[in-house]
Amino acid sequence: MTNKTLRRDAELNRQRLLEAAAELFRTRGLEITLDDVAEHAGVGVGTAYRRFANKDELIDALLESRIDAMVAMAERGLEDPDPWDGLVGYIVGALELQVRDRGLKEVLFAPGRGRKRVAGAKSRLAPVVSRLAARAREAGVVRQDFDTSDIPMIYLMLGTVVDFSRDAEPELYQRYLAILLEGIRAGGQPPELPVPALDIARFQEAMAAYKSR
Amino acid sequence: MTNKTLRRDAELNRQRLLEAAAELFRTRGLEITLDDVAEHAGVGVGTAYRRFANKDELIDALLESRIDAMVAMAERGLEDPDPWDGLVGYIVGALELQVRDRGLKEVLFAPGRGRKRVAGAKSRLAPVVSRLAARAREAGVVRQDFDTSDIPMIYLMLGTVVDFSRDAEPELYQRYLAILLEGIRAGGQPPELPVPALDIARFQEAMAAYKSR
DNA sequence: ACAGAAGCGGAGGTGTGTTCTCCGTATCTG
DNA sequence: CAGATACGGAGAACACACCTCCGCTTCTGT
Repeated sequence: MTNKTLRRDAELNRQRLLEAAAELFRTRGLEITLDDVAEHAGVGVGTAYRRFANKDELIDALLESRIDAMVAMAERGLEDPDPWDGLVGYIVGALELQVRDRGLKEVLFAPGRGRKRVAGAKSRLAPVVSRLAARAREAGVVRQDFDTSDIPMIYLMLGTVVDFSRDAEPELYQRYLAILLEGIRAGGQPPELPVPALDIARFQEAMAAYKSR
Repeated sequence: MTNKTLRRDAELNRQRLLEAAAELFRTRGLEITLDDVAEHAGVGVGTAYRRFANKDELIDALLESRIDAMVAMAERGLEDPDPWDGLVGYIVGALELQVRDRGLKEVLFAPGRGRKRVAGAKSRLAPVVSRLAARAREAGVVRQDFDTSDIPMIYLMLGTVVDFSRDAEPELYQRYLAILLEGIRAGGQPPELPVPALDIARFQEAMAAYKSR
């Protein structure tokens, strides 16, 4: 254990770094550099590297709790008496977390990123989501061939929509979520779509912004 | 016009370069370098740069016809007496082209890439697809709020699935296409999904391969 | 079959971007 | 106040992509 308690100023800088990293992960995703974090925190790069050997340590320290927030949402979904509402509530809630936090979205699909804590949180998430999916299937509210892994695939698809339309219309993903949910549901009539499609001009705009990262 | 006819060996090398570029675009997408193309063609880099000032010239020379193949598919869809079959036929057909050709998939969503010929082909594609969508909507076979721009968005989402599952299960995208089509259709009962979902092991495998490009 | 034109190869220069170290200087702590 | 601790940030080390240059080879027409 390297816990000799830091000097007061050093501890302050450590907090500044953590806050800066949290904000940058949220807004710019995991592709930031430790140099970026240092600048954003208002400290020198040396200080950043002295405290955190690399980005994965930061990811591990900051993203475990974000994944656990997803676990909590899934558990709340399990408590919903209606299996459909429970499933959809989780999907929508977790999606919102991911929309507000690019880093969260990215760790979920980046097996290498993070360390033990992130890995632990992920392994806590999987079984709960699985139960949520199984319960919905057994209740007959989703198609019988619906599978647990369809849930991350939905995130994968909508994550792309979010990235694509971030500037043009950040809510656009809700339109495609509704379409996907409709495709997953057992029977029933399609409800109205919650967001209008992009018109040509805004589609172009989104496309231009998309590929320039 | 710089058309003084090349020396025989130079013309041969030009063909080799074009073939190499076509294959690399197909298998690795647009992110290849002219150096890669030269190596794959078995010529020196100098030769590659002498013939093609940059990648966009190659893209322009090679991808126009691929986009026109999509235009042809859309036109064939328009000729189908059933507006739903016509629309779906196009979506499936064009998707298959994109699955077999990463470069094609990528130009469609990369406004900067290519030059006049690619831009021209794209502007030929848009109105035909638009008519296909409008016809389906007017016939009442898709939801009334279905929009032309939903089609590229479907490609965007499924393109991600294709990239994700390229090694684990290249056909997986068909599963999610079926779900999306079901979400877009007016009324009706869901047909069986064409491809089973990924099990945990293969999902992990796909994820590992995904982020390492 | 030869001379001049055309073309070739690929080592290496330039530019950009990330990661990380080093050490002279500043700041804390007891 | 002395010693320990920490700071800043220039720049080294590396990794790529892009592109040029020029000594040598190969074609072409007469």
